[in-house]
Amino acid sequence: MFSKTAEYALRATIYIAQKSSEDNKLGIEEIAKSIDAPRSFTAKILQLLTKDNEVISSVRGPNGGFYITEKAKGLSIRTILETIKEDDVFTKCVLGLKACSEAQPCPMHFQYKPIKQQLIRLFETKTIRDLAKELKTGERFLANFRPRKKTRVTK
Amino acid sequence: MFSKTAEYALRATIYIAQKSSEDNKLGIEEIAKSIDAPRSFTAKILQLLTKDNEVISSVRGPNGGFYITEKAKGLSIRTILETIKEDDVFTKCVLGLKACSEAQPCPMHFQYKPIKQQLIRLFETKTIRDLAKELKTGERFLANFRPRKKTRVTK
DNA sequence: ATAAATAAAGACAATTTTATCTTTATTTAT
DNA sequence: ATAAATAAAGATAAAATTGTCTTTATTTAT
Ligand code: FES
Ligand code: FES
Repeated sequence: MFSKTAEYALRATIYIAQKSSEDNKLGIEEIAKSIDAPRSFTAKILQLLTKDNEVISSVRGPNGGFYITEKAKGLSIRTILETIKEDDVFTKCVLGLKACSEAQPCPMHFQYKPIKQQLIRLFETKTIRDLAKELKTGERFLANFRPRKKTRVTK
Repeated sequence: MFSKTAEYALRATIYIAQKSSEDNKLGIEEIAKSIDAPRSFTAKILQLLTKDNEVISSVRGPNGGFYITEKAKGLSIRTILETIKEDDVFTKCVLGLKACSEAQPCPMHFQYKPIKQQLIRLFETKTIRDLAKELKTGERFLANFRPRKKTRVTK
């Protein structure tokens, strides 16, 4: 569905939203590890999202790092995707026609359309804050669980 | 949503299903042109689908070409996607976790799940024949329409 | 002022996807 | 049998995506 860039962007944003605040900024090291993504690549992606501090905010120097404002937490998932130019799902045809339109529909169009609308609705209505809250329940994951060989039993 | 490979595979298959028969086989040239895809790349993709004549059938030599049997027209879109190993949409997590599972759901999982199920249902129930029929109505497209500069008006 | 900590920027590299070109094998018609 | 037409196979190349490394700029603490 999404590129690696988009996946890391979403996971990182949700992680930052859940864990950070203006006076508890997170370093790239911690973020990348927590979402199980390559460090430098994640840094590059965050650079896109920190442009003008629009989605994610950052400051350099000691005690610097990434955080996200309460205001930005109200942004939709769609906003994140658009910021990183991953908006295919909103515009493209499922069979790859340049545009998805009723004027020149592909053979799947009318069956796909209602599903696409739900996807759009989902990404438009869900905010960063919503997803961070889900994560906070502790029963949601942003990285692959590494199962232990055995359950450690202490005597 | 899908790779170029998948898009071309689907468009080509639908085109072949609508236009060909066992005694009216189609050449790669015509197919590629009709679906607006690169010729040699399309040929490569058709090689995947003609493996064992499972989805698409082919014969070489004069009057050779590609066609699809009535039986194969009953195959689902999912079968095409699986044949070319494009089955992410059926298995992967929307945020990129290795697996989409209730055991370790991502923060979008429970919202995305019902939509995903509709996608799966769509690709599983729609057959090649269904889509070929849609195309036959003449009001569906497999290539981008090239608009004319002006509407030609004959006196 | 200086040093240290941090993200930003930029250059580079590896991998995957997309695309093309050439050669080979198969089939048909003559 | 031969030639022609076609897809299959294989080699290569271009482009895009993913990933890494090095240098620079900024901020803070001393
Ligand atoms: S035209 Fe293909 S999905 Fe709308
Ligand atoms: S776990 Fe992410 S969509 Fe199911």
